[in-house]
Amino acid sequence: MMRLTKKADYALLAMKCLAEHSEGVSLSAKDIADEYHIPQQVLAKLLQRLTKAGLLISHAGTHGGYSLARASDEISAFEVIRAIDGPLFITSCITVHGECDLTRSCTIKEPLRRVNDTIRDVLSAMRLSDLRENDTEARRELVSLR
Amino acid sequence: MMRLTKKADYALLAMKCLAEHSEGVSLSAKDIADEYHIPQQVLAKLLQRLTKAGLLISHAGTHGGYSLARASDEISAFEVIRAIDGPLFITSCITVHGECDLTRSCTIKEPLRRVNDTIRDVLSAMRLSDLRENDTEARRELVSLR
DNA sequence: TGATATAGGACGCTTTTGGTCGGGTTTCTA
DNA sequence: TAGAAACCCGACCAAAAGCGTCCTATATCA
Repeated sequence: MMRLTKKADYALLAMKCLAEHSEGVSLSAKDIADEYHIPQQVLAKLLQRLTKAGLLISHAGTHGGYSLARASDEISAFEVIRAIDGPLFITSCITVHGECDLTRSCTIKEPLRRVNDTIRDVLSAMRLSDLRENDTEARRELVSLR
Repeated sequence: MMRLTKKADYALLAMKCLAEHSEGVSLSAKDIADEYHIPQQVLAKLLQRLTKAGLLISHAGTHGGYSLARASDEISAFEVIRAIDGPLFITSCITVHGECDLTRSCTIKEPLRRVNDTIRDVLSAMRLSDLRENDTEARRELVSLR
């Protein structure tokens, strides 16, 4: 339940990968797909969407590829996820129009909206720079889980 | 993205409905389904699952029905959602086994697990008693949104 | 001019979701 | 004690979403 799509996972991985390289360097869809064993065509389309969302800059042609449109600490996980999975709504109740197809006496809408906001805030606070490989603190926590 | 299923919505509504009645009173699946225009058979199965999860107590027979197994401030939204939608995992990366089918150099797992925990905490803090109809504070907020 | 990229539409397979149908069992009550 | 009213539960179906592939077009560079 309430799971990010695999595509959003892929996108986060790819963005993190780009964030690990020095600014301006560009990687091709193939480069990234190979590193993480993601189907190349799938990743290609994800990167295209991230580009259209203004999070990446693309360069066509030989030795082309993608690079971050902004510094890695100025791109949030929320932006990446939203670009791929669409707007964040925890419940079908909450839509872009704010409507609810159930009866008006539905009072669970408002508390759930607050949950929604919390999730959005947490994801917004999480920057690409927080995901980098050389985050030793995260590494240690990770290992301790096994 | 990251949406609760309609069934979880239904379940929350039903639980809230039961929470609004004085303790011990039991409502039938039909009663609740009619009030919120939920397909009766769908709701019936949801209530059965909530019963198996220990959140409801069922009474068969004429004038039977369901009642909360605990006080409304001792049942969290998280429990209801988990009973219906299954365990909460924000990403396909995080499974019950803690495995990850991507490469080991996947460092986004740990930060996402923290997001996961946050969502779980927020939902756990939300009790059925917080969802009740006569929560005037929530009411006011709701109206102010229009 | 050919190789290497991005850009993007069309399709198909699989899983999930939302819902129905039909047949049980339990309990109350007339 | 029969039947009505409720819970219980598996099987099934249709629609939607998710995931991936194929194919073609376009841009850029050596």
